[in-house]
Amino acid sequence: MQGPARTRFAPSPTGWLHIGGARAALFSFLLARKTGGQFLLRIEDTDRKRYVPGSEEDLMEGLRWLGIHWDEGPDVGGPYGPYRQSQRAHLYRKYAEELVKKGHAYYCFCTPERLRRMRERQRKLGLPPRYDGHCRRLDPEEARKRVEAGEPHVVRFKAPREGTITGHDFIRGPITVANKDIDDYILLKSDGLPTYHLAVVVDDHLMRITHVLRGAEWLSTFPLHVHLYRAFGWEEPVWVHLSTFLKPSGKGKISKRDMEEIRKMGYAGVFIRDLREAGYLPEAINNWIALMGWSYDDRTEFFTMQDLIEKFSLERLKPSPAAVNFDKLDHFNGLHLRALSPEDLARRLVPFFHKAGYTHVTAEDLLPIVPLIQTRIHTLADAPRLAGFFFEEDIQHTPEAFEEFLVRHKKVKLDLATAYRALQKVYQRLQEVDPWNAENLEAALRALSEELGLKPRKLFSAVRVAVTGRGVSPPLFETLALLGKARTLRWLRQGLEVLAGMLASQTDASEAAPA
RNA sequence: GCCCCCAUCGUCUAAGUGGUUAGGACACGGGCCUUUCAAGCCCGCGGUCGGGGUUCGAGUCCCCGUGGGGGCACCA
Repeated sequence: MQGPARTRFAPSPTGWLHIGGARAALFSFLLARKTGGQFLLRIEDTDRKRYVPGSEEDLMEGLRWLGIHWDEGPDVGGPYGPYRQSQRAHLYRKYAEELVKKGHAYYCFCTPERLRRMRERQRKLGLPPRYDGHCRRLDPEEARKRVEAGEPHVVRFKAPREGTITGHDFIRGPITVANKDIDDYILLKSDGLPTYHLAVVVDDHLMRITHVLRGAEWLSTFPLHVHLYRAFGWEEPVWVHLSTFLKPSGKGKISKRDMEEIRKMGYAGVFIRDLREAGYLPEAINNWIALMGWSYDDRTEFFTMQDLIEKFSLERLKPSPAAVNFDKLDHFNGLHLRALSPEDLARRLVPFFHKAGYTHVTAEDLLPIVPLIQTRIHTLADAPRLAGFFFEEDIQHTPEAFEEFLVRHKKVKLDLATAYRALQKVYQRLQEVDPWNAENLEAALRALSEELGLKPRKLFSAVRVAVTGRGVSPPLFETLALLGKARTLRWLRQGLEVLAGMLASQTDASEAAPA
């Protein structure tokens, strides 16, 4: 369809990797892979004030975990490095000066204080905040001398005052802006480092980027970037501005303040590290974010990374903003969880059991349990809650469990005395089961249910609560089989004791009442 | 205040260049299956923001409203 694309993800190390960045990286990666091109990672760290220690590692770790691998980057190098802008500082001044020489930029000596006052005045007058062109009028020769004399300065873009500029966004088509609405943006700061506008243009050109995929928040300065390409006389990349992510309500972009609210709704959040810790699979996250702002057809929704590489295309990108739907992430997580092989799932579960306190559990230990829980967990983190008791020697039986799941349960409604009698029979019968496996256990208990005239649901519920101490568990017979005969009988005995205690106090109470 | 972008069920979306009863998914409601909980299957609910045009015909093209989003830093 097209030649190899060179794409990049160019985050600034000012925070953790979130779903917005991950999607931009994913789409860039997919395009490169699909076309047989390269995907690269470039760190845009020209603002030392906002640098967040650890964020660069988080960005890389998150991408790697998602399976978004770069061919060139700060860690692996490449033919167009370095890939960290702070290490390319020397380059940008040269290009800024080239623009000054060509008459597309100029030196500005205005102090931050003067600029602040200027903006304040403009705001009071209801004017748009814009550089007033004070230094634009300076004689170039004189300005150069002041710079050479060491006077603090910045380099500003000399935006045309007349006419319009039209940039072409791949998704939206032509975007036209009046030049008078474009500010004389600073390109090179007084510390000698470039602003985003200069750095991104210079680096994308030097690194031979063919397609720029970035967030729609860049749409407003997009015409400036087009101007810069033209001023340099460089060929523009294909511009693709990805739709923004809105918070679940659809009202506004997700900000840090909204994170608390999202967590309160029971969701893990928008940072990749948090989603990972909450037990979401990278497959599910990729699938989920890929479908925000992009679609394949009118029905296909399940995609592996391989599928995405084959099927992704820029043509099917959408310009409209998308509200994130965390329920749908849960859905995709379930889908991908169930698509995993038991071995794979067991392996991925290990760290979650360790974190839950089952520190010696191995993938081999988990393997027989996996089939019992694979359709029952939404996230990896759900598993220890559901199946942790397989690794306990003893458990806690509570009267409340019997009350809630036997006595009060709408579909069970089993009184304690009946349950007690039945469970004593169960105990006897289980002793005879040999070999101890799910089939034999089921046969024995079904036969008993028949003999006792107790509906399977009632008897099995009683067994479930009495053995496991809980009303919800993996399938009963498989669970007992895995627990083993000794543990099953021991726990059942403990359950019977609790039940006996409940019956005793019930009798006391009924005797006390009439007196 | 100024500039730019966007607009199909509550949410994510499909309906290549205007042409059947606007399709799918999540969520929600109901049912089936069933030893609990899930998973799975079936059914249902629900939408083209409003108004003007163009056209035999508009979700699709144009204009105006309205709504939403983004931006207006020596931040990215």
